[in-house]
Amino acid sequence: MAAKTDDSGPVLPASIQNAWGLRDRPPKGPRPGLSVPAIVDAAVRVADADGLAAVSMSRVAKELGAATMALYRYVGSKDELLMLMVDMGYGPSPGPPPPEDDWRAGLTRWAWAEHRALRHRSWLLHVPISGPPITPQQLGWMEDGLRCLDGTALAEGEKMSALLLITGYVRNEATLTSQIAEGSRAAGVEPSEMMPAYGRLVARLIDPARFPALQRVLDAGVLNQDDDPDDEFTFGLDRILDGIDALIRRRTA
Amino acid sequence: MAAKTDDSGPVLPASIQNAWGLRDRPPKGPRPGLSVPAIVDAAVRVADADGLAAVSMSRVAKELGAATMALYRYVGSKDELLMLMVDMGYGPSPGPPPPEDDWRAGLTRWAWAEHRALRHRSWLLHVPISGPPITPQQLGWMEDGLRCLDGTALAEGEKMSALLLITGYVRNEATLTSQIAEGSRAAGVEPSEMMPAYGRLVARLIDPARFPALQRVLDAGVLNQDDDPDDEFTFGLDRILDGIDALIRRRTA
DNA sequence: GCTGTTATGCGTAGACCATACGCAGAACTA
DNA sequence: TAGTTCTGCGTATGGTCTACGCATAACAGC
Repeated sequence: MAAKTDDSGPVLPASIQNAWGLRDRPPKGPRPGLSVPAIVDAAVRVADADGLAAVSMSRVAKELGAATMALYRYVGSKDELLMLMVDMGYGPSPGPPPPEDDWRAGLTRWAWAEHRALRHRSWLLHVPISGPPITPQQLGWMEDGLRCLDGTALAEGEKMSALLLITGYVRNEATLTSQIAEGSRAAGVEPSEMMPAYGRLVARLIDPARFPALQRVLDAGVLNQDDDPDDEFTFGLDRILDGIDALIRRRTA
Repeated sequence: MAAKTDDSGPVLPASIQNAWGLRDRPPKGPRPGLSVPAIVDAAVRVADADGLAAVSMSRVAKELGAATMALYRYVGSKDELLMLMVDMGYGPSPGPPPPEDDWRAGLTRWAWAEHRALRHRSWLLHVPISGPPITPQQLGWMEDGLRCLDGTALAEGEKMSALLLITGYVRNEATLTSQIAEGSRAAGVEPSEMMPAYGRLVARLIDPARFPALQRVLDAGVLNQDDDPDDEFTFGLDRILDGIDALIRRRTA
């Protein structure tokens, strides 16, 4: 059984150490024909083109003109590759908030940056995340988020919790809208027709006596109007920021 | 190409119609030896025992003493089975809020009910959800949530958004804590040692000059203390409810 | 320049997986 | 009794990840 920890904590997979610039190539042996960044890049290209499900080791290898098993000299497993894909897929963090922004403007900007990243690469949502972030860019995002809360009266732990609240929300909202998009593509329906169709389906299924509140929602036509998904996003984000605002005021007073 | 929609909206998979009590068994042909509920039950049993990854068609069939392909007479695909597993896995909805509860108490109770369901069956978090809920119990949960907001001044659409906000949060929080649990089991580390180990790892990786805010969090020992995860849950939930509260006040005033 | 060491590329093969298809036989209707 | 229709399921296809081992390339030291 391989050790997963040592004296100084969990052992990092070699390819992740590589991403942090640790580990230098040993001088002996033939020169590598591939590289971890090239592999991750190819994998991201496949995911961009055909979705995460199309990312198999053999497909990525084909993309690089290499044999399937060659990849395993660079990444320890497919899961490792996925982790690195996420790191590259999010892209560089949005940077520290501009000095004129207060915490709320800064976090809004930060949330929108993640929102954009997830909208641009919806396959990121399908990667099963398997632990807290340990890759360079991921931690960069976290750093930039924390900086937005720098001047506030929150405790450090509360800052983390607030950030988790926001990323969680962003991911969640992105998941829902991307499901609508994927569902409409799969069913061959206009995206704008997706929610109304869902509404009709539910209306056909439920008994109004057993589901009165749901029936009222349907009657109100909530699912019929296709409002700007960005408005929906803004709504939820503002609720959460209001909640954080309430806490900050309490801590300040 | 099979039709995914008809005049009255998206076509429901047969097994889901079955779950709604539509469709009666045709009188001809041999009597079925299995049933959809029995299959779903077996699949849930497998997931409970060995996790979602262990749920394969052949494993479920073995659980029932049937042949793999026999299952396909009852469910159209593995995805359909997963959808039904989710419906059964969540269990019955918590019921309408007691009359003495205001909206906040009601939603708190509702959120905790989902929290408990997800904690009890963490494999629910690993099921890739592929669209809005259409199964009976899932819609039951939605109904009960909506009823909590019955007396408030929110528009119907706002009620839905608020609910989405909360379930999203609950799922998210459950995902994070279950990752810690699974990670600690995989690494053979005490769960309480997981976050401190993560903290040490991050501390070793980051350059304090580039990640000052993150460094401050580490220095504050945020990851070292293992506080009750329920407190963490309560914190985020209260933030969100505060945000909803602010909206309700605005709509009421 | 030769030898030993070490790394790479990758072919083979094993152990799974979902599921399309088709056939034998059971249970009903007429 | 004949026809119809549905069930159970064996077989087969094409996909997945990845363990293992071999040939070879590139260096270090002698």
